[in-house]
Amino acid sequence: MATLSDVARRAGVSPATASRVINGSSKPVTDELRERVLAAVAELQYVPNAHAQLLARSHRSAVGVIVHDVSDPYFAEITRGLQRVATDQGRLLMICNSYRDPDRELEYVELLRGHQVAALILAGSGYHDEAFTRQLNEKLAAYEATGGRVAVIGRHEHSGDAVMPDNRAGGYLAGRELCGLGHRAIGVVAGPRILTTTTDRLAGLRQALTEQGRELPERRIRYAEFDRDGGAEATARLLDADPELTAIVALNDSMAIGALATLRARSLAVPQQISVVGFDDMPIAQDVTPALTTVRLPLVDMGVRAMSLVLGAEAPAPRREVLPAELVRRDTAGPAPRSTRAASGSAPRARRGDATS
Amino acid sequence: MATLSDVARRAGVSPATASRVINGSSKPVTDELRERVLAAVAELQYVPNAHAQLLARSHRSAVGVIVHDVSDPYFAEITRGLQRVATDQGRLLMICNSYRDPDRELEYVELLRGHQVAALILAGSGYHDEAFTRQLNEKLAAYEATGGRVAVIGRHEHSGDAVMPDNRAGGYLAGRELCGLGHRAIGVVAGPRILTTTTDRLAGLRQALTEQGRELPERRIRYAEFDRDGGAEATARLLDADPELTAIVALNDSMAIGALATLRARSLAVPQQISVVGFDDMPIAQDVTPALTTVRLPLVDMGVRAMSLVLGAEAPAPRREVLPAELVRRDTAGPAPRSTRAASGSAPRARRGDATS
DNA sequence: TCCCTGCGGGAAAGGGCTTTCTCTGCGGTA
DNA sequence: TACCGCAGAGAAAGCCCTTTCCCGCAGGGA
Repeated sequence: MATLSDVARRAGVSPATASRVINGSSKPVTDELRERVLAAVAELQYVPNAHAQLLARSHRSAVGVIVHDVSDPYFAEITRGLQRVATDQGRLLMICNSYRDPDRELEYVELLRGHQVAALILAGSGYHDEAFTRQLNEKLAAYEATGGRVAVIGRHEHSGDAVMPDNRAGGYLAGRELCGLGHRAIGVVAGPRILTTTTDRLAGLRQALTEQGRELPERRIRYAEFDRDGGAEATARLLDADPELTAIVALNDSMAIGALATLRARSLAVPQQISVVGFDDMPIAQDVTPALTTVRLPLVDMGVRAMSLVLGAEAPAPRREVLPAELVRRDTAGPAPRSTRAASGSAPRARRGDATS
Repeated sequence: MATLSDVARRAGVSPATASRVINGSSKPVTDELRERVLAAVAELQYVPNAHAQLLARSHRSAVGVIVHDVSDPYFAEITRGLQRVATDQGRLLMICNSYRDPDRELEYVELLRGHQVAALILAGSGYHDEAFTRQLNEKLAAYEATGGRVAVIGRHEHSGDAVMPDNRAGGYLAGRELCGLGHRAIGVVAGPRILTTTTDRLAGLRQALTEQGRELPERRIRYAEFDRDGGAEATARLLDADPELTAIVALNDSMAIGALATLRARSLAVPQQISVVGFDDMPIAQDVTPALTTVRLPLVDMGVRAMSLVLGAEAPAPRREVLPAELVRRDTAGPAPRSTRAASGSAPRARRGDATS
């Protein structure tokens, strides 16, 4: 690899001059030398060593982002928002997938700190795990102590600025909608119970049901992975245990899609026999059939807000922005059926016993 | 930020010793000193400056990846494959989204070169654009000349190793299937015509039709963005121009989902009145209703292969692996209807197609 | 004519780390 | 007792760049 001094030598100038030309320094350089340098750069196909540059200018410019998985639509949308602001401000993003592994999160905080990022954004759900939360907080605090900025999206338990989707209100909206439609036997297809996102959404849902004189017993909740297959599987378990269910709330849209798959496999008509409500309003929600009724979160906006906080002026105290959830009525939630399916037995002719993956 | 010499000073040792302890060097250090260093590291919350490290060890370890968009399922799957191998070998991945912007691709090649990546992988479609192709090839060649390894996925026009999905064969499979089902008026919802992926798939499709004595006139092809909305819009244009169509081939699954949306909006029953075939077999393909008949590409495997090539032994000449396409029959392709829709008007809503997976 | 100013350029000091080379002191051999 | 070898620690030379500081020189004012 050609280095700066190679370029300088070839152009017959000092490295200092070469550097100035290449970086468009404010210091003036005569056109003659400038051209010689540029020619040398082209001939040698010179590309500056980014590490050396980053080391030399102590300028911290990149921003680190830790998400569960960028290719999950939920995070893809948030990331889009983050990117938009970062690009506007000429910042590079370093995005890391933790795949919901707390240890990996911790590691990535170190890694990104080591890469001298100017700010750190953690997006996703928090964990009900005190030891971990404390550890993470310590690391974040250490980072902030050295001038780093931190923002979290959807995790309340940390220092730094926070952008929070109103998960609880969203759960409430889903519950109220189903109650309004006359549903009494409502099952929940939930994500891992260790995630605060799961419990927050659940809490809102429970509150809505309670207010309507209904309840949400644990036996009507099934916890599984926060993805399509988890949703399919949890729905199957739910249905097996309680065939009387007239509605299912899935705690995210991926799970809702899995739920729909299971219901289809069991030939249960949605929403005639059973209603489904999702959560997040991922782009695909409008393209499944029937189109998914769900709770929308302003995902892109959450990213925009978080990045703006972290790149904007520093505040004396951590800020906290709560972004509202909104119910999107489509076709998977309808009035509760008159009679239960109890008579008709378990799904006549379920072509396949279970949801496949 | 604490530095290595801070740690060394605090532990009362030289920076050399501190470095050896921290990096687990093979050089022996007495337990006494080792513990002092470790304690200092913990107290100071020391994290090595990654840039300084990368600069000091000339060891190039990270691998650069340029894709169109990681959050697009097509690339998400490929990336999964790349990651798997990279992680196994302890390599860090730097992933960049070009959003199908050739200039950005060029920039990212420079950027990644500047970051001293050990190898570069470009995934996605090539462009029918000679000037750009030449430029990119020059950059890649320059990079290879300095010892960098290069692999491309799904782009034939470049030097370096190549992993190619058999797009042409895939197009052929789709065409043959529809011909076999008796379709004669087949429309194509295509991606941008500047992409080689589009033209390759189209070529295979055309070949299949030609072999069956049918043809594929330009007026039955609509080019649009390679995404859901592009598919929806192209389908609408196609239908407006030629209401006799009994089948549509969408050149990727996202477009196919858009096509299904348009057909649903127009109350055309799939597959009774009109068949649809997609391409790629993205995970969501089995969850739309009716489940999408499509051409499967071994996406994860493509990633695995490419990363293995690039991290494996160097070959005297560029290697080239072609991975086969495979038809996945689900519920959106059926026999061509007897009569045209001209008479029958809007379809009696077929609610659900059938089996998933 | 002399001095000051300002411009264009180079020398050199970091930036934080790794690693080779060197040095010290100890145990063991002749 | 003299010498050798080696283990364990430190000194210092990079790695490649940026940027401050300094210098020489030409032009302008006194």
